[in-house]
Amino acid sequence: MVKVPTRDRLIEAASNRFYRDGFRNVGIDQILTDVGISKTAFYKHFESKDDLLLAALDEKGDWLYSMCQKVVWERGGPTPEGQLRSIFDLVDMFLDDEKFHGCFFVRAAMEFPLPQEPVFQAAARNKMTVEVFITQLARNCGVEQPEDLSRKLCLIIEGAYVTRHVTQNRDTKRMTRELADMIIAEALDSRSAEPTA
Amino acid sequence: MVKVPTRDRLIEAASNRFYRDGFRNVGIDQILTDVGISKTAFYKHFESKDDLLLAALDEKGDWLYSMCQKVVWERGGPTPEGQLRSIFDLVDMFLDDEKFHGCFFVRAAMEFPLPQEPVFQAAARNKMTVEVFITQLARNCGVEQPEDLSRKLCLIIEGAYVTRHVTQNRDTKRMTRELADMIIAEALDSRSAEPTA
DNA sequence: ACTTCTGGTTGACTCGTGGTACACCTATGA
DNA sequence: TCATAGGTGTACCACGAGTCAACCAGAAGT
Repeated sequence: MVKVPTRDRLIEAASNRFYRDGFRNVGIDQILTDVGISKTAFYKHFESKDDLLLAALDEKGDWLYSMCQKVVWERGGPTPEGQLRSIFDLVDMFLDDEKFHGCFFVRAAMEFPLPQEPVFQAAARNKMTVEVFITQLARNCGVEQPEDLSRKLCLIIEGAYVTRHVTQNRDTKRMTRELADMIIAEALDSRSAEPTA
Repeated sequence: MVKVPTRDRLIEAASNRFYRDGFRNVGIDQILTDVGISKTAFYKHFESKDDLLLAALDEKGDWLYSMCQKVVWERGGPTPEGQLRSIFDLVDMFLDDEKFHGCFFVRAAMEFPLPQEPVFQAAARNKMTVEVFITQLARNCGVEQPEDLSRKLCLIIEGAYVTRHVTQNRDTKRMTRELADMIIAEALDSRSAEPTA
């Protein structure tokens, strides 16, 4: 029973509420009562509510990155293809979650839609980290254009998250998997077809 | 020089500002000065700011639907395949627009993320209208599962919008077209391969 | 000519929320 | 012993949504 720092508890509570209800729909007071501290105390940990969101985004970014590594390690198997495909085990898991409400980063970017906003940039940065990770997996497969494959897979993933969120359609999971398989298969095919064009 | 009703001018101004800056980042006063009326006058046209957003969403929904019909008519050509593909001419156009900031409906749904919210439902409804339209185009192509094809294409389109918005990547357009072509080709292939399985 | 409806005006007001200022308390560790 | 980190409470400000009361001008109906 180690005592977890107040700052971390604030990030945790904020993460949950912001993700479920949306940043602008959550009052600071709600988070304060969740954690059980006063407003003055809060402002000794964070400069502003925006600052708290920034911290929550980066924290979720780190978590997501470690989840990606974990799933590749635990379910990717020995082949690069299997490792690339295993990312979609993680996507499946998200899409299946009852409490799924879309991608946290995209949600944040939508509430701060101007590219010069720090929140927008934090969201984009964290998305990019995942894209780079997937690019490396694609490269390991020896495909011709790993960046292109990675970006297409990320596009599918974004589309899946949005679709699942706004249509509430459970079938999104199957469609996403089919699309991913198709794209990966095509990339692997053109690899063997044109060796170092 | 017909005088356009104040209500319509409010919807127009709100549409622009809400889309560019986000609903919560726009004060009613900004819209009022855009249009040049007072606050009291505004509340004789709309019950609330939310109500104004609802009207703006439905207006954009009608506009989008008519744009879909127009592009199919003007650029779809004689074949059902060409008509289905022509939808992506419209998508290209959006992705090329300097002032593109993602899908208005998705943006709205992200700011009101709970499914019971009227704004969320309006966004979902307008998305669904497009999906149904594309399903009909797919059906005309004689593919086995037109709903499945339509949903996959919509998923790609959502993904493209989000990707273009958060990564600012101009290459999204090409990738989207490639993905769409691949999916459509696959659906058409399996049609000729298994005639009424 | 008089009334009524539509769409508009001004100004003062409430209420919720982000954020600040000030004074004070308590435990810990150099 | 003294500073610092983390905490309390209360009062306060600014801003944005939304309300209310009173008033006004033009078009239309009879």
